[in-house]
Amino acid sequence: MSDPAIPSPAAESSSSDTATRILDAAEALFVEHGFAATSVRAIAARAEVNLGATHYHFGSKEGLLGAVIHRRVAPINVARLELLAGLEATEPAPGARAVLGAFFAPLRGSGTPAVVPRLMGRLFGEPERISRPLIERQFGETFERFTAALARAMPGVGSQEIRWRFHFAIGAMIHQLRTGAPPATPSDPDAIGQLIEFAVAGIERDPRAPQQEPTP
Amino acid sequence: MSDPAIPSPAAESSSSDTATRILDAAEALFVEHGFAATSVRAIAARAEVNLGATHYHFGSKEGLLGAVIHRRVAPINVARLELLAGLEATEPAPGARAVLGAFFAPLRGSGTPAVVPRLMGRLFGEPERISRPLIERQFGETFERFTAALARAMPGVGSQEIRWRFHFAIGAMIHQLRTGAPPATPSDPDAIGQLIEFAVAGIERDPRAPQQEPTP
DNA sequence: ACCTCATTCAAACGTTCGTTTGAATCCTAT
DNA sequence: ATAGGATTCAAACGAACGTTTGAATGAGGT
Repeated sequence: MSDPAIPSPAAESSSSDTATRILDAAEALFVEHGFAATSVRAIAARAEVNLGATHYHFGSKEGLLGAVIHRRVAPINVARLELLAGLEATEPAPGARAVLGAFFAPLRGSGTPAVVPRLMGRLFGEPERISRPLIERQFGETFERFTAALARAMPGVGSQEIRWRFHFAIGAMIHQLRTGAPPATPSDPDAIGQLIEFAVAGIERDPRAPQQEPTP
Repeated sequence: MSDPAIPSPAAESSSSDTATRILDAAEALFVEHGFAATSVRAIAARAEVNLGATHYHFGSKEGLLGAVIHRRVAPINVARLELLAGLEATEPAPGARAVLGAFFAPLRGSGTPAVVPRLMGRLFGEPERISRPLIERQFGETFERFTAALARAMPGVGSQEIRWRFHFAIGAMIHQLRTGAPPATPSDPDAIGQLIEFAVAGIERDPRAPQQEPTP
């Protein structure tokens, strides 16, 4: 009666083809329809595995979601933190552009085109009961590390203000990841590059917030 | 056998208390859990109405979602277009800040605190089959009008570039609407004001995109 | 050869889903 | 007062849901 939902540690990455096929199918369907609107049966059918296999390997539907997210997001956050560490090893206080570059760049060529981004976009749209623990576990450390780096890059801006600006930049990222190019735009030249430029401008702006002219 | 899903036109706004209570309950639950994860039964229970009433008044669960969205979003887009029209009547080519102010300002005091924003945030997270038609119907005209106004405000920037930047600004808005303040920030001073500043900086930035320094 | 144990499989579990039905009830205009 | 349409109600429909079960199957070690 060993718990197959938490298989032997070695089996995590060298698991049989079945678990991988389930992950692939679940990922595709979660991206397309979201978590609640995707049934375990549809996942099993797409993966061409038995219905029970999903619960055997991942314990529950939520466990499956966690595994899907973790498989894609963990490497990206590792790359982010490595880039940031390398940056800070080179120069004592890297600029905001370099820090944001380290944050956004790992989103580029991340395997299958656009599946990682759209998966993360979906995650942020799920009910908080489901998404919050996953987001916290996957992004908490990364968020804090980059917030601190941004604060060091811009000593004149308060810590709360830094959080707000980074918050908006992440929002632009999520939206880009979820919806792709804006409507009625033909090609997709370099969305991440565009995103970086937008985020740098929004974050590096003058620390004093100018009075907004009231709209009549 | 008249179709109660499309009641007599006059009844749309002067409908009985039941329909309004259903809208209120559905709105709260859609905001909290999303569309797919909310059951019609839970809506009826929260509204304290009979289960059948929802289908009697709105035809189907999707019809109910459409009504929930329309009730909140339509007035905001009307206000946006009115503000923009007033702006353009005063001066021939209003600046980007003024245009964005007209776009974001109606999000402020929109009735119940934060329900409109979070509802819109949810809408953008639903499966495309559900969200796309609603978004197109509710936001299509507004998006085009403001894109055109931004293009007029910044003659030096190409039309595609304008769309990209507006796209990111909307992303920052959606994220702010869905998640509220960034984590570990105590109070909520003026999120919309913060958002406007961020969007203005990202959109009004120098039209030439500077080379990004490669992250080592 | 046999035992072991991880994995797969078909079938069914009980629950909940969106929707439908038809009678009961309320409101309004005559 | 009363007829008639609009609305509410309790009950049920079939389908789909996540999960569980227990036997069948397979490969590996002794």
